[in-house]
Amino acid sequence: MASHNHTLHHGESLNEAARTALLRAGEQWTDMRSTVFGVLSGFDKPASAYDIADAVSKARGKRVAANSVYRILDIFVAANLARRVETANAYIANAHPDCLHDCIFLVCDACGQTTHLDDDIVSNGVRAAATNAGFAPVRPVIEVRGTCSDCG
Amino acid sequence: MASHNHTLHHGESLNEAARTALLRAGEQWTDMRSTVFGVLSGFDKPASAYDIADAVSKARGKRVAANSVYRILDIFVAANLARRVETANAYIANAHPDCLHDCIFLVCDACGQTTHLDDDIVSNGVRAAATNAGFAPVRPVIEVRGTCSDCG
DNA sequence: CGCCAAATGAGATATTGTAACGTTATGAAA
DNA sequence: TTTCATAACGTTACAATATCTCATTTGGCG
Repeated sequence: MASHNHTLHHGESLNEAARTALLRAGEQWTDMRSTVFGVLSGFDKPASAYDIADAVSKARGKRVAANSVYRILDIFVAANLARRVETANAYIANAHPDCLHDCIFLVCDACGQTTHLDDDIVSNGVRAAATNAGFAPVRPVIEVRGTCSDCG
Repeated sequence: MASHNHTLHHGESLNEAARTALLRAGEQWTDMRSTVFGVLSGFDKPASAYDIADAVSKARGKRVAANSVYRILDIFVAANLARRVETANAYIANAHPDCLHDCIFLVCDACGQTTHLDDDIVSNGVRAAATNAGFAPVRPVIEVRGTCSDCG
């Protein structure tokens, strides 16, 4: 369980990593999906499905409905290419789609900036607490609302 | 930090405890609020604001808009009489409004039953992880989606 | 090519959440 | 008790988020 490498991708490298991960999940890597992923990873904070739809529409020069975006986001989340930030009704690209964690999001109430923590000690503690209560955990959601260092 | 008593209220006792807690928070305990709290604590799983509005409407024999319910729920949450379950867009009554915890919700994907855990070790771990990252935690949200023992 | 399945387009609709503003109830002071 | 200021609530409209259905297009494959 100890250490392992997080390969942090960015730009072209990230797009390529996402493509590979999605194909490995048995899904197709289409133009539409590539655009959605590119747009998503371009945001500097979690983006709503509608924000993404707007940006994708611009990028393609043609109206893309929220509908289509939701479908693709669902696939991305299932394949670990993206995460949903529950307390923000928004999505964020995953910079290392290759390793699976129960992650922790720190969401700034002031500026919206969201940072992603991986802390297996903490997340395992959450899972253990659930298990101890006779509950079978599938998807822990751990988010912290508060103030980031820039806004503090 | 060690042990302390959770006084678990129910029925009339719970309503009275809620009233006391709300008054202590400097808010009024009106008929409307009493009805909302009664209805909310009558649900056996988290209820959406619209579910609550419907139930309150029936209870009062007059249409009550979601709007009004949201206002009251906000006050309840602020005063710790109720909690919002983020992953369910729903609310649940707090059976011991007198003690403040970062709590953990276990939400069953099959039946919706939600159980409430208090585990200060775990929640403090989440807060500590945030603090270590230079983030000032205000409201940790810890929820676990999965399967409860009845549905397992 | 022709077929099937997956992906996307399009529009409607459901659900959740706020805003704005008028009316009513409450409680404190005169 | 009357008056007044304020908080609570009612009402309507609307914004934001999410899902459903069905038509059309695309991509893989024999």
